[in-house]
Amino acid sequence: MPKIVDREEMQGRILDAAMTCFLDQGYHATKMQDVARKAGMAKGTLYLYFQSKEEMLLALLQRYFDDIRARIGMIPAPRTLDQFMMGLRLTMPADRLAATRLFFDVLGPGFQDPRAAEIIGGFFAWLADHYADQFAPLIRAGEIRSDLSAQAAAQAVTAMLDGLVIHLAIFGVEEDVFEARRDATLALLEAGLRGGASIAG
Amino acid sequence: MPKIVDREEMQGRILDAAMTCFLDQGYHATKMQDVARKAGMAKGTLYLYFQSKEEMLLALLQRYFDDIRARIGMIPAPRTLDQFMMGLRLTMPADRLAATRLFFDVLGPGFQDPRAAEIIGGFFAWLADHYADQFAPLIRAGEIRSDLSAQAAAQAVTAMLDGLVIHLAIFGVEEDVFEARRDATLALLEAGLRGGASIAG
DNA sequence: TCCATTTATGACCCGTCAGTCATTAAAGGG
DNA sequence: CCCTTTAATGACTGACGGGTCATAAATGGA
Repeated sequence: MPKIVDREEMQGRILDAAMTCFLDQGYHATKMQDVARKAGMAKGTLYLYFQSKEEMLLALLQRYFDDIRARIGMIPAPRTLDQFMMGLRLTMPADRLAATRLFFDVLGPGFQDPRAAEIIGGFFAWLADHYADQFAPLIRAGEIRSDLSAQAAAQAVTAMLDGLVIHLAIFGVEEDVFEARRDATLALLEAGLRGGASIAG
Repeated sequence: MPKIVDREEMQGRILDAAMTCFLDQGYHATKMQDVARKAGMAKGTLYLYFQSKEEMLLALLQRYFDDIRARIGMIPAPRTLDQFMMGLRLTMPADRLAATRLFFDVLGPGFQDPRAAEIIGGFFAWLADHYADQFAPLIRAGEIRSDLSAQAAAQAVTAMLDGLVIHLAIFGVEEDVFEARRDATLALLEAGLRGGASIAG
């Protein structure tokens, strides 16, 4: 008898608007009023779908990382170091810059919700494990230096590359600069992973 | 005849207190009241020495980076890649973690004072140039792969290592974990810089 | 000691913004 | 068309914190 709306769709629309605002101005600087305007509704309406600004952020983070995880999971396992490096490049698209600026707004000292840290930290732990799984066969195949521990190398690669993105995001570089720096770094990294392998092999 | 105080010394004391608070809670979460209490004075007194919270932060950043720059400048120019890597390690002490957390609180989207960005960005530009100056002779000496551009490699190293610190800072790792990850990353990096050079040379 | 001058204080002011709630609008069954 | 139930609205509230300023304290020379 009464008015019925699709809750999930509304939540999705709100999260879309919130993502736009957060990417643009950061989490702290975004007012609930901004999100409401972007979503084309009144501020009070937001609170029908999310208990608070913080809950909204957590839902956003969850959705964002679930999405990336799914996309990375679809990249086929690399058989060569070259293929691995190509996969890395795919997981570092230039539009990651803006999203990254959001995360350190959220993970900075001024905002420590352990649930946010868990979502983001959990993703990177998963990513390091994912890379370690790919390294092991590459080491056996002689594509990667055999003196490396798959686990340690994967952690280093994960931290370094995420860090690269953060560093460049902080200074607001343009996307073409980002791509140039990313590729230079990946080249250096590739040489470090390969080591004497290509010569010895 | 009247009461006289040493302005510079007072400013220094206030900056010390502010640094402690900012490192501990971040810039945004720190109240001027907190800084005042830590410095052992009333809130109003702070405003006799700094026009605003933001001016205080800028003075803090300037002092901090001038200090690091001076310390890095004192490290003698490396004659071998090993020496260079040792120098890198010195410029990444574990206590950099806390300071780094502060910078992304400050450089996050919620706070964009171009002067802050200039101080921090200027430091990293200087650092990349500094490393490039050290790379050039190392490349000529065959310590580093000759197919690398000193400039590009220095930029990659700077971004990657700063990024590593940020990444680890974000997730609040302990200092011993930090040192282990840092050393694993430096080893990978060293292999990438050396490349086939040690074999070819 | 007294006074002029600088320094210190903290209650107060005021703008901001997350979150609330009384009121209004929309939906759809009877 | 009416009425009940759910959804939407936006003016309002209350907490918070940066910055101010009237007042008080300290200093040191006369």
